[in-house]
Amino acid sequence: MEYKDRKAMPLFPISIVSELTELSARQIRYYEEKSLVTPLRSEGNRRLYSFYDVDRLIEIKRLIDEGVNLAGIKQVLKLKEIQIQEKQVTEQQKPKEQKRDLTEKELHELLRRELLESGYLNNSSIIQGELSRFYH
DNA sequence: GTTCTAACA
DNA sequence: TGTTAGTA
Repeated sequence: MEYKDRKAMPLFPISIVSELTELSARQIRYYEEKSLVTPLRSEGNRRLYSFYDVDRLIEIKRLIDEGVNLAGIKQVLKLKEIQIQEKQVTEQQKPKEQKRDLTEKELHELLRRELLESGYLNNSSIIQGELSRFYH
């Protein structure tokens, strides 16, 4: 048999991931240390990343470029996982029902709510740059 | 040759 | 973060 999710298969060494994400190996390892990504290891203790991990790192790269620090990125990634979970639950309960992605407006509202809960307005350490796009 | 950890700048 | 040292 194969892996449940092909996107979760441990396939790439850090060098490939570095090229795919345009992040240095140093950065990729550092983000792992901060629990932003958790690649599996080979027998020789080599890190092996999945498509899922690569997508996550690309998302992290994008947020870093926008000036969001690690704490803020964690919040966003957490929201993304919640969305994935809810999506899976919805598919199980209503397998025949037509699926629908969240609208941009709903996504912004979700992000705004979560960021407010984290108290980012009173904690400048979470935001390094502009985040106005999250609460338009 | 590549990757890993730890450490220094 | 970049880079280097000593390994596996």
